[in-house]
Amino acid sequence: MTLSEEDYIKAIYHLGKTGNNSVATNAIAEQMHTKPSSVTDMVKKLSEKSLVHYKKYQGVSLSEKGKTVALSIIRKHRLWEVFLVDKLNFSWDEVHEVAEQLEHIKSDALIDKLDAHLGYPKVDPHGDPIPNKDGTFKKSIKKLISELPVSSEGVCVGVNDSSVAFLKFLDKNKIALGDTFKILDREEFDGSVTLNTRAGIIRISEQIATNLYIQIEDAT
Amino acid sequence: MTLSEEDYIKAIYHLGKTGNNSVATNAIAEQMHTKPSSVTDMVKKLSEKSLVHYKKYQGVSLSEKGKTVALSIIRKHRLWEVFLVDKLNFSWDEVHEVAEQLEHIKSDALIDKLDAHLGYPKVDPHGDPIPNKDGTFKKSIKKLISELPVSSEGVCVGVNDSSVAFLKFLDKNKIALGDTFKILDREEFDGSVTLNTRAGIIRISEQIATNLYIQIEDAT
DNA sequence: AAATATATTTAGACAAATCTAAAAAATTGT
DNA sequence: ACAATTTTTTAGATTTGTCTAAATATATTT
Repeated sequence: MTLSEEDYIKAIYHLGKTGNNSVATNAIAEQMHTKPSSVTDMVKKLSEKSLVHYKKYQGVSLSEKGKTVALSIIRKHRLWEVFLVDKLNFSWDEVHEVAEQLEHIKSDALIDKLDAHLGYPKVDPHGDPIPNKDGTFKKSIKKLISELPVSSEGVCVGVNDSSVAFLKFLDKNKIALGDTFKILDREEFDGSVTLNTRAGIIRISEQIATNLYIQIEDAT
Repeated sequence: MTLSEEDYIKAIYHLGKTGNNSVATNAIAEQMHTKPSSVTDMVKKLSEKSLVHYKKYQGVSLSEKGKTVALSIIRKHRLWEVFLVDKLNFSWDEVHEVAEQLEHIKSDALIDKLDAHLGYPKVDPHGDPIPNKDGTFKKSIKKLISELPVSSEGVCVGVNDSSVAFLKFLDKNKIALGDTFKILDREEFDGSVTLNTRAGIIRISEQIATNLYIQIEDAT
């Protein structure tokens, strides 16, 4: 597999919501910052290799083989992210670009040993689940605060909006990755939420609640 | 810099004995497993980028800029080798191939943090020195046993011949990477050497002595 | 020093991955 | 339903890194 092929497989996986839905040519082009015509070319190639199902004008979806490849790349990406944060002290928002490169390193032994070295983590620093070697994994055990019922509890693992303004807001309100939150109350009227945080009890607007992910205990 | 360019720079560095000598087209082709004509093409490209000095039919040598690039790649390669051996428990003879891939990862922050994580090592698992960030390093603090005078002492850090037969010989004689040796005596007659090893006092033939590297105390 | 051998370069071709511009199919609006 | 719009594909060109075959320069032999 070439680097480029791997990137396309990964894009199709993510756009197709964990690899199940069919994906449009234009959507892939946008995600990959290329032109639709380039996507058509590559998709034909992937189809010949039986990595995707493809019929002209009908969109693309991953084959079982393609899904396996995608999960293996995602596994590598997320394990490397854990390494970068846990071992090298990168912060959660700095690791993506480097992990994009590291995920293409080819060595099964390397990934096995890295996994062991990290203590077989189940989630990456953003709260996204790490697929097992065999491609199985728990789906989406991270949720937006706005999606969760009152009395839910979990660790803050990520943001939707990574603008400077938003990150400053978090800083000011002493909200940081790794903090444990409990949802104490939600106002019907405006969707604002009361949280128990490290810094005490705070209230956040619905807009904030739709931008903060927490990883909840279990979602088997 | 592309991956391929980096590989050529590295090859020219190694063939030119730490980047100082001029290197023949054919030598590069052999090292890189390509054809001489491909080398000519690439060398022209590197010359346009001022990474090498090149005149037709006169061989290639690295420019200062090229040497800097080469040292940066070698630094990355050797730091990753230390990581693989010290942290992931690879053995010294398994790491080269993976390090060949990892050395191309582009991120200064990554290498700085990796260096710190490893405790700023000075040599890789084969006893080869790790260049500093600024490109300075101690040259060749590893030597063949056959090159060293009687009473030299050091840690065994590598082999020249990695054939199965040789490795089995080492195993049988309880010689392993990391062992400390002292050269007790050398026979003028046949060049054989008497060593004090972990397992006691042993004698090795000149042939063995020309295939075993030890890292000596200091060679500033 | 001429003949032979070797090393290097040039010329032209190819595969991979991309692009632009134009054509064709699918979708949408009225 | 059919015209307009959007999406997708095709056709042909470009760049990078490689190759083969032929030409040219350098080195070696006698």
